Amino acid sequence: MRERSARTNPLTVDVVLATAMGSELGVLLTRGSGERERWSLPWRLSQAGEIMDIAATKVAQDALGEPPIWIEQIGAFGDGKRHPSDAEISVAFVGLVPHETASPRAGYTWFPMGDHPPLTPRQRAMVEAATKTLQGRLDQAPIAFRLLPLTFTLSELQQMYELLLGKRLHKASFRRALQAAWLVEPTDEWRSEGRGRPAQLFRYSPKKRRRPHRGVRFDFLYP
Amino acid sequence: MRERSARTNPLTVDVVLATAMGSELGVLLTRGSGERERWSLPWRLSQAGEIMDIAATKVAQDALGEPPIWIEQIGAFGDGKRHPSDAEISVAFVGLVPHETASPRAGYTWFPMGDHPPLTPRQRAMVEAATKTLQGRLDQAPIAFRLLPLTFTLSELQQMYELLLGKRLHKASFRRALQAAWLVEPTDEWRSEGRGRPAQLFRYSPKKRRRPHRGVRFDFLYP
DNA sequence: TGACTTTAGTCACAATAAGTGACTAATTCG
DNA sequence: CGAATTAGTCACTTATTGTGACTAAAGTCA
Repeated sequence: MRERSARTNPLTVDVVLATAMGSELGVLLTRGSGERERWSLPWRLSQAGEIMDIAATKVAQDALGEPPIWIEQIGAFGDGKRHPSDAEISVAFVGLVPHETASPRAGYTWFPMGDHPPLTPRQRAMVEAATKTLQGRLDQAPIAFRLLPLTFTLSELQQMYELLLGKRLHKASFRRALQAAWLVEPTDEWRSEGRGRPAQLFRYSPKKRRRPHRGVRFDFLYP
Repeated sequence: MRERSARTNPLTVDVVLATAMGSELGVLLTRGSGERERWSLPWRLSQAGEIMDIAATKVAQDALGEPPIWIEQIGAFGDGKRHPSDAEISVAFVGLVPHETASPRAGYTWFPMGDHPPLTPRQRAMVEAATKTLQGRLDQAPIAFRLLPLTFTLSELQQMYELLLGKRLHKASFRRALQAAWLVEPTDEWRSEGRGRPAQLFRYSPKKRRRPHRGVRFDFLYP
């Protein structure tokens, strides 16, 4: 992150980095180096000719030491809302980081996504949009899998879905749907988590495509 | 659209205007005023402090005389791909226009979305992304309804869905799902379209929300 | 006019998919 | 050992979707 210089480049790339923090999502914020008492999303000025996805990955890498395991553009935000830079427009990305990997560098801290320090209006809009993007993509991309370590128990996977969807799921239904989708494969490892029966570990390993040749759905939400 | 002046403002707002052209979607292109033999999406340079949605609406209005009935941002496109301007970044929107309204001003022409004259790589990417956005939002927003006139027959609505989805639908299933969603209301008009039995006209008039309290779906598509 | 064609609109049944409670299994705790 | 706890599965019920066939209201044409 450099000094404000909106005159030469009125464009920033901002990244909403998300991880699973226990029972809720976390977002990574930074107070910057010598800046005043104000948290912000990690960002950088866009450089001429630079590919935006790569810029976003670099922003994440500066914050965490390694690139996020999944990243996607959310959109362009402008509309007069303020930003830590004076950039006219900021292009926002969401990045996912498994909790293991998620050790931030100095100056960066994880906050609960639903309860973080105040941000500028523009960046607040980005965090909200990121949450929506994640929820919306949940059944189109392996969001939940990317937030988990390489191997995980089915209960952990279900909890991740519950966290992202914000509602409880029935165990048997969840597993039945998961089986039908051919997305996980058992390892030969088991994990004993204190009390109950040990759980088998699985890994994300999509096998065959199941074509959802369903009809139409009218699931909106207007207008 | 003004002359190229990427130095002062390296950002454009581009709009993919879509309409239903008989049995396929149409996209609006322009050859500009004094420009060389090259078609392009309608666009304009972003002005400081201007709200992007409004800029996009203006672009559409310049092209059609009235604003699109629905508009949504697709995202920011850059990545070194060329653009009619020399802008570093372009923010793209999709706009929907019912076929009735769709009389373009001089210099603008509708082309089939699947078979249009060559565009710059960046704008080609926008058209592709617009198609995906429309398909993806089809069950979350009244895309099909917005492409139809205010009143329409259920067969027309089904054909619009078939067009957007790229597959045939079963009449009984389609109507059953539509009824369950409480989205249309019959008018007292009927339309006789030549041969068969006249069809009743309906209008889009969403009544009550049905909450899809479904479980999870694993509909991806990787990775 | 009346048989045939064409499109609209609906029904009933079959096939799938999803919701749910109860059951068995493998551990720890005391 | 027995209760508590978590994993994993089954079987049954209920909801949703797929599908062909049916009735209705036009036009066409001999």
